[in-house]
Amino acid sequence: MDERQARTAFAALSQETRLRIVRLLVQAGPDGMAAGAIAEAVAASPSNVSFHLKDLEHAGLIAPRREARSIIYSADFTGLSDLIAFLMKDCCAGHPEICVPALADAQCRPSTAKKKARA
Amino acid sequence: MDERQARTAFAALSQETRLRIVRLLVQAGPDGMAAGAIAEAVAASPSNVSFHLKDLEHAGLIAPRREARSIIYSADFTGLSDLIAFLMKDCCAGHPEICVPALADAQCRPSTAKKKARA
DNA sequence: TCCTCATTTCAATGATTATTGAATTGTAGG
DNA sequence: CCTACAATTCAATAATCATTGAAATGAGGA
Repeated sequence: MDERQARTAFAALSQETRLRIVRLLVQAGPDGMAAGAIAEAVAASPSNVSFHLKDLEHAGLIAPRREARSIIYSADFTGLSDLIAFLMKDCCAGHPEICVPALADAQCRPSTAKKKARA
Repeated sequence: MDERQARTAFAALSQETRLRIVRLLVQAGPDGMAAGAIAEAVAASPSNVSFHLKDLEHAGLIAPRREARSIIYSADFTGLSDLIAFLMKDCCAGHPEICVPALADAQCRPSTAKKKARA
């Protein structure tokens, strides 16, 4: 991911409605949600949500597909993953030990990681 | 890190000059750099850089300290780490396997991780 | 104290971005 | 073909953000 694309993605996530949409679609998983259902869930007008969906799509964070009369959006996990990698490279470059707390915090470790004692 | 703080941080990183400043300061490490040196490095006016530094500080991504006549800024690795954790929680919640590629991409693994064959 | 240097603050301007409602496109069923 | 429905596009307005240069603050050294 190049810097320009990363900035576009950061800008997309900096807006309240858009961040809510992304979190919603991550929760929804690969099935995704129709534009109308998203609008209802985030309590915004269809036209406003359409505007934000386009922005998120442009940022590579979600992807649309048509299904009958609806357009279904789902999270682009590759895009999100790339963005995390970008941030990590910046943060950790030359300072690997500093970023590690983030890994512990998010329950997001590869299954090859040692099992950690957990209450 | 709450959602509001995360959005502030994303907004901060979405601006070209600010992102350059963050990357610069991560490179510089804990020693940091004086405001003037930063301005020169990113080729922007002192007053403009001051504006952006304040924004980054407000976002919790950098921290200032006075040293003689200069004000030295350095990256706030905790803030960056928290932001990565926030993003990972969203991205990985319920989908841990999807985020893992990011870990491989960034050379940012805990030293406790198994050593991986690497060309 | 006075002068200088580093940085910030301020006010004004220009540029992006978000929101709204009306009009449009595109899909499906009768 | 006509109607209904889902979603987008468009134009206009409001709001936020970035940039600039001039003025102010604050720390040291002569």
